[in-house]
Amino acid sequence: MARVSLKFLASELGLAEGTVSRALNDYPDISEATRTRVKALADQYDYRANHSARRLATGVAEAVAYLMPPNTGSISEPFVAQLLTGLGQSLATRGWDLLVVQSPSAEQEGDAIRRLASSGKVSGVVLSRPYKEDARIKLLQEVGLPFIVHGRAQNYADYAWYDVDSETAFMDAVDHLAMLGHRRIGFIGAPTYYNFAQTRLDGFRKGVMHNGLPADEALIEIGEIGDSGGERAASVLLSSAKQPTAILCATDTQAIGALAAARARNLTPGQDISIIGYDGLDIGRHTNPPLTTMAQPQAYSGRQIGDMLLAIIDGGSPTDFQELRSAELVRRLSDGPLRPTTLETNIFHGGKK
Amino acid sequence: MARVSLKFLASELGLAEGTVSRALNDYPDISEATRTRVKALADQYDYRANHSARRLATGVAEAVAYLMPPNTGSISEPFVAQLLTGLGQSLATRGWDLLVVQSPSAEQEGDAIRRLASSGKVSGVVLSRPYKEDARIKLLQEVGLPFIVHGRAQNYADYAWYDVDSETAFMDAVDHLAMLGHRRIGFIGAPTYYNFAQTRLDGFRKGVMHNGLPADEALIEIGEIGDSGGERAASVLLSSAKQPTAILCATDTQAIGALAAARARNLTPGQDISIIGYDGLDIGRHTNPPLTTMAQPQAYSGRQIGDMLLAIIDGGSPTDFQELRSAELVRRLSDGPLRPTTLETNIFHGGKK
DNA sequence: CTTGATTCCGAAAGCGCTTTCGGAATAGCG
DNA sequence: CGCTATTCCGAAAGCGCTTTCGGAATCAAG
Repeated sequence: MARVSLKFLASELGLAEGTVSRALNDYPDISEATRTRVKALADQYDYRANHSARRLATGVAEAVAYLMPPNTGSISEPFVAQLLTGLGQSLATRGWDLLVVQSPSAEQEGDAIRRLASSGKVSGVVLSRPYKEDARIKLLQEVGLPFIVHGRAQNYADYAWYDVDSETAFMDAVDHLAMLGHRRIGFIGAPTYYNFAQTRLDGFRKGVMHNGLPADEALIEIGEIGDSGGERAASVLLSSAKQPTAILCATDTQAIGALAAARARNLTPGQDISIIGYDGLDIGRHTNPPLTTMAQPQAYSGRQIGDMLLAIIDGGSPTDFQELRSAELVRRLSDGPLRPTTLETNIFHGGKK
Repeated sequence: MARVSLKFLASELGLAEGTVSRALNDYPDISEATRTRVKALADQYDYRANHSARRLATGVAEAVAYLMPPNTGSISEPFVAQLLTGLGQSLATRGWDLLVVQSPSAEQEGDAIRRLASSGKVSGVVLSRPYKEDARIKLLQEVGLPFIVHGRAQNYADYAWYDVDSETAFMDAVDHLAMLGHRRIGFIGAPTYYNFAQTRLDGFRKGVMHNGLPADEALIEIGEIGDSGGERAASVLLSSAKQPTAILCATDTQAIGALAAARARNLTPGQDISIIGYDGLDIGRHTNPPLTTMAQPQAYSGRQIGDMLLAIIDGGSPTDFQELRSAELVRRLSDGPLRPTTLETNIFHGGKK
């Protein structure tokens, strides 16, 4: 692992360091002849500029940080790997690095951001899963570090973001269920300090109103993200007297928990009760029954977010980079038309036997 | 975002740059008085040493890379986020950075490693999910970059690794099934260029032999990692004339696919057929039925791997850092005793009606 | 053959930090 | 009070690269 330096190449070639550097970086004041000569030797020695030196000299970090959502340890985030892969691909087009940074706790995220900014380690940041009121966004704006948000906060006018329109998706899902005859539609949400959770709840409510359905707060239950949270929330909804005939879940993992809760009550999802998730997780194909879900274009996002961030770092105006994608309903087998008998049974006996 | 420099602090304090630097880094030749004075001002200005400059001067990268397994984009890797979180925690104890690097294809991983080594970007690497014969390991040894492998290759004598003893786990699982009366035990494996796949298959075979069960290659089916691969493999096993009464799967996601395949054939897992997975995924609690699985101590691994790598970077001998954890069987409801009737039915009709 | 414009490269400064070295100031000792 | 041993800090070199600037060599034109 002989770490080759510019100086070495220069002496080997009988050139000055500066000349070699400019040759390697395609400066126009270097003759074609020496340029190729230099590059050949660099290749041969597998030369790679020391990044720290280069960064120090140029002042550009050539790296971007992904702020890992706090408290990720316990939950296995299905999307993180995919997002990182996409980001990495985007950055690779320039040879930039991808840093993963996290803070020990949500409270200390501000410090982590401040540290990032003042150390000059990165030229940009991607922030995931914002809160409704997100201090991190304000902070990033203050310190002047280019950034893009994966998702949106409540106020999303003056920064760059990439999001999926889950509000519309949930409205559509309510439409869909209403069309199937459902009138008592339940909603399992996530903690509403997450803005995505609020958005989906809003979409649900609008859908309910739009379809002229009874807006009953008892049909709304908030649970933790994840299958256990979904199961608990579904249990609450299903054991209430005014049991819903369909349930919309804020995430697929919650929906999987809800499926389990339904089966535990001898309700067959797709027949006795409709359950729809959101995310489009592959694993939903093999749940029992296969999960109807609103699928978002995941594969695409990381790459796109990276490209957008790079454009901003290059001087683009953040507000020019706000992209809203839409989700689409993927019907599998966990939803179905309202069955009158089910409804009646539910009403009179609080659940199917 | 006034980026404060050493020079600025020095002039502000009426000291030399070098003195300020040594004060900040707790050199013993600085009086307590000026040390506190310096640190106070540094605090006040939220001073953070420019990382590139520091790295250049010291020659240590203060960063570690995680080599993202190739082809991760399509699959949602449930473990990556958790591993990264643990790694990050470990690195945070020193203020080091975590880089995520990937190569466009498996073939180009060598280049990626070489680039890492010659650019001096990182002082160490963690490699995941090794192949049986893993050229990356040899390469890392050649270039002299400290590293640790999450998992083991076939030959695992001369480098550092952290692994879970899945061979024993699968032997135990066969024992368990044999004790329940099963004799025709199937195995759904992953592609055996992954060493973990080979290991689990080996464990299965040893278990079969150890229990004096018929070693029938037709009971072994290799599928892709993931639920769809598991479903396909299970379909093959279940439609063969010599249908197994129990199936061991190399991963939980495969097992989830296998559960679906069984249900599709009107076999009730846990009763008509036993299905056991490996990984201990949370979501297995809410499959139908809840999945019996061999759980590995996930939460612990990232942190531990990071600590081990740091110790090696500090000069520890890689072979002193080889840690084998064990998995434990978590019984849920997808396994059960052999039911003679089922067996007969299977034999005569190739499946329960 | 002289002159002015080009082409190409060397020299040197500087990015912000660390670290060695030497020396001034102070302390300890006889 | 003089001398050596300590304590503490300043000065300067250097990490490996980029980039500006100026000058030597080459060219074309007069």
